[in-house]
Amino acid sequence: MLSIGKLSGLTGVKVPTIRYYEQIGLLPKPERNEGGQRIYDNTSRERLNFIRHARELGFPLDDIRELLALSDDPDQSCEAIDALAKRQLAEVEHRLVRLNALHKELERMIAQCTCGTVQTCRVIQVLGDHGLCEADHRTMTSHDIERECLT
Amino acid sequence: MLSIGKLSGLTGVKVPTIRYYEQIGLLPKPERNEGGQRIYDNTSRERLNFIRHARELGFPLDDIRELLALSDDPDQSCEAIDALAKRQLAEVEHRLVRLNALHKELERMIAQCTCGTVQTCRVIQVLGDHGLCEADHRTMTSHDIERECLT
DNA sequence: TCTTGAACCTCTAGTTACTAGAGGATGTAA
DNA sequence: TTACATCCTCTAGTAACTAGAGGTTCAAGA
Repeated sequence: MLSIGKLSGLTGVKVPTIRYYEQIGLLPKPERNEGGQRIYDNTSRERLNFIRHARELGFPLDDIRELLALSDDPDQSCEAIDALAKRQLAEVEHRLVRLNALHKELERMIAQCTCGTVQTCRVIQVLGDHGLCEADHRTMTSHDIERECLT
Repeated sequence: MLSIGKLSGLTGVKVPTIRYYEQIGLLPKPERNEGGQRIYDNTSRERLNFIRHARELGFPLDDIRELLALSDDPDQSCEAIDALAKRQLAEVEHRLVRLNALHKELERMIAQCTCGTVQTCRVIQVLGDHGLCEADHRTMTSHDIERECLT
C-alpha cells in the first residue's frame, strides 16, 4: 500500500506525471483512502515501471498504451509487440542518421569560425546560405523537423 | 515582389508556418497589397532562408531570434553567436549519446525475442524490468526525456 | 465582363507529454 | 494542538507548428 509520493519515489516518475497517466487512462484509477487520497499496490508499481522504461526507450504514450493492452493477453502471439518495437527502432535509427548529419555540420561551422566580428562570422554565413554546407543534413522534410519530438 | 505562396515555394517553408513566424515576431510584418495580401521582397526571403536553415540544424526559435538580432549588428564580436552554436552542438551531442544507448538497447531487445507468445515475449519482459537491460540508457533524468523535443 | 477556382485572409483549437501554480484538504510527528 | 509535508482538483502554459472553419481576393479563360 503506497501513497502517490512513495510510488513516485520508488519508480522515479513524478507525482503530477502519475496523475496525468491516470487522467489519460494509462494507469487505472487507484483505490482511495477515507480522506480521498490515492493508494497503490505493487501491480500499479509494476505497470508504472513498465511505462517509465518504455518512455525511456522513446516509445510514445500511445504505443505504450498498446503495449500494455497487448501484454494483458499472455497467450497471443507477440507479433504485434515486435512490430511496435521495430517501428520504434526504425524511428530511432532515422533520428540518429539525421542527428549525425546535424552534428557534423555544426562542428564544421563552428570550426571554421575565426571568432572575429559578426560581419565575417562563419556561423551566420552558413546559416544564411545552405550552399556553404556539405548539404547532407537536408535529407529531411519539414515533417521530419516536426517529428523530432517523438523520441 | 512575392506572394506568400511564392515565398513558400522558394524557401520550402509552409505558408501557415510563415504566418506563424510573423505572428511570433520572427519575421517582420510585410507590406500588403490593396486587397490586404502579404507581399515580400528578397530581404524577407533571405531572413526566412536563414530561419529555415537554423531550424534544420535544430536551433530552437528563441535561439534563432537571438541569432537574427545579433546578426543585425555587423561590427560586434561574434562571441555570442559562437556561444549559441556551441550550446546547440552540445545539445546535439547529448542527444546522440542518448539515442545511441536507446538504439543499442532496442536492438538487443528485439534480437532476443523468439517471436512466440506474449507470455514469453522478451520485449515485454525487458520493458517491465530494467534490470534486464545493459543499463546504459538510464543515464538521463526525466528532464532529458522532456528535453528531447529540443532538437 | 463574368465566372470559377486557386490562393489568400483571420481566428480558434488541436497536437505531445508533461510542468507550474492556485487554492484548499488531509496526514503525521512533536 | 500545531505545524508542515503531502495530498487533492482545476486551469493554464510549454514548443513549434498543423488543421479547419468561414470568408475574401486574384488571375485566367469564355
